Amino acid sequence: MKNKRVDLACEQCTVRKFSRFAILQNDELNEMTYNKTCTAYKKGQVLFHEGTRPLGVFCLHGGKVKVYKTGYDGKDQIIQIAKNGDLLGYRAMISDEMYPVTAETLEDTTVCFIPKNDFIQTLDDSSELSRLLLKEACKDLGVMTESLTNLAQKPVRERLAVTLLMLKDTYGVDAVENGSVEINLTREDLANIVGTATETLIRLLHDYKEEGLIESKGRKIKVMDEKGLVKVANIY
Amino acid sequence: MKNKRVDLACEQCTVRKFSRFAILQNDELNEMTYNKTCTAYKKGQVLFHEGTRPLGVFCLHGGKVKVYKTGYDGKDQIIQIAKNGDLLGYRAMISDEMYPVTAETLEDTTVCFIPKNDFIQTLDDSSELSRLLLKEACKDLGVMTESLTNLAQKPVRERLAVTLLMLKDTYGVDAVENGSVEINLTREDLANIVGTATETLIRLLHDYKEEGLIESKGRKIKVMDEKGLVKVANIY
DNA sequence: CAAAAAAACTGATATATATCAAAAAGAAAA
DNA sequence: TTTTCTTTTTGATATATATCAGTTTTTTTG
Repeated sequence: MKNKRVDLACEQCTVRKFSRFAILQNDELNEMTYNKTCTAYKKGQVLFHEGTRPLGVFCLHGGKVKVYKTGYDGKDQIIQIAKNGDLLGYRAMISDEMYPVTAETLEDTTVCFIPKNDFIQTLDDSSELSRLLLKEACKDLGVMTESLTNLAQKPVRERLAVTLLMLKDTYGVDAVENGSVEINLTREDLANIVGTATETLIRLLHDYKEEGLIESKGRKIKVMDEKGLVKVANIY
Repeated sequence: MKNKRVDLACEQCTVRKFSRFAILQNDELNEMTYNKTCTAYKKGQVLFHEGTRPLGVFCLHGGKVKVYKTGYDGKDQIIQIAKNGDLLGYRAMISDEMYPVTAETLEDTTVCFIPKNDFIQTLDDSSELSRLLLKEACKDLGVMTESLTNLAQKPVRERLAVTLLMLKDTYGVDAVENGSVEINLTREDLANIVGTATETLIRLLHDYKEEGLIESKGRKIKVMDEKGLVKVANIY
């Protein structure tokens, strides 16, 4: 499969203001992106593979990407759903390790690639960028702490509610109707976020439906009773 | 309960070379630690509480500290066992949030406290320190990714093996006999690392014993058959 | 469009693990 | 030392969830 090259100028990039590069000066940005390449990925393609060495960072321009780790029995655990403006693949680069996760597009996605050296150079030059990344990493560590605790303590039924609320919060904005979560997530993907078996997830969605908490048609899930879901999630 | 003040000079601190402050110049170190206070904590005391605002960072000088998050049903999930030379409580400070976790001593521990402003000042001045912390945060995110996946996918029996191997690797060094893990962890604590019920953990330890994988007396657990444990852990 | 493949769903069954309850052992305190 | 409290252990039971197997539906592809 050959991917189309695309021409995207950072200067007039529409997602830049949402991205971590919003804080960069124009000259810093130009320097960093001098060698960048932008590529149109089709759905289901892999940006980088778990266990491989980072060669650069990926900046998403439209489309969604699932970031997951594969367990020893071949089951995937989804760690993050990355979206518009998100930067991927820089952490392993900074910590100088192999990628601990795989990144795969959930839909057709345009992705800019910045080679390692250019990114590192900019990071070295811009204490603002490195400070921002440090801050974000610390924040994410807090978030992961919570995920870990939920996973260890909450039953699946509660975790699914947490997940749906999170998805609605994070991705509900660009959904057609308000309150609906429409990402190209298969039931299996959803199960791999929650950390459960696909069949269990399907049954629980069915239950939620019967209880009037959600409605669903195909992959579109609409939250009908947010308060009820919060109650099921057993948070606060 | 009143804690004793202790006088510890960073310049001749024996754990400094293991700590993140090893990279600081002497003048930077002096500046940062000018207002530091060192305190002798007794076992079971809390350094900081989940949900409170960070006021400074804690540097451990001997002793072990458990870092945990409390779930909504009151059960704790232990995220980390901090030891000699470890720095605690800086992440929430950097991300400008409340503490997502509680830190509590597992044994009598001497702890140096550096007020927020001094630490932040040093961080701003030392790009080396901030780079180091960024690198560590990125590394820890990778580690947490793995923990999360294990928690979601591995059965308790495997997770316990993983935990024992990890404890042996990380804390086995300062144990009296080789290969033995001796930290002041109650069975409940151990269960709260693995993410299971105390009774289940006790039964599994019993099984391991019968299988000749470990020996235990009181809180001292000795790994007898590391290869066997690795097999049970189902890694690699 | 038809054919093939993937995903979604339903049902039956097994089991790992949690929960509850109570006894025994050990540690701390008076 | 005796008492009290905490921790550890054992047993019985319940149940949430995984697993397996098969069908239906949807999506993809040639």
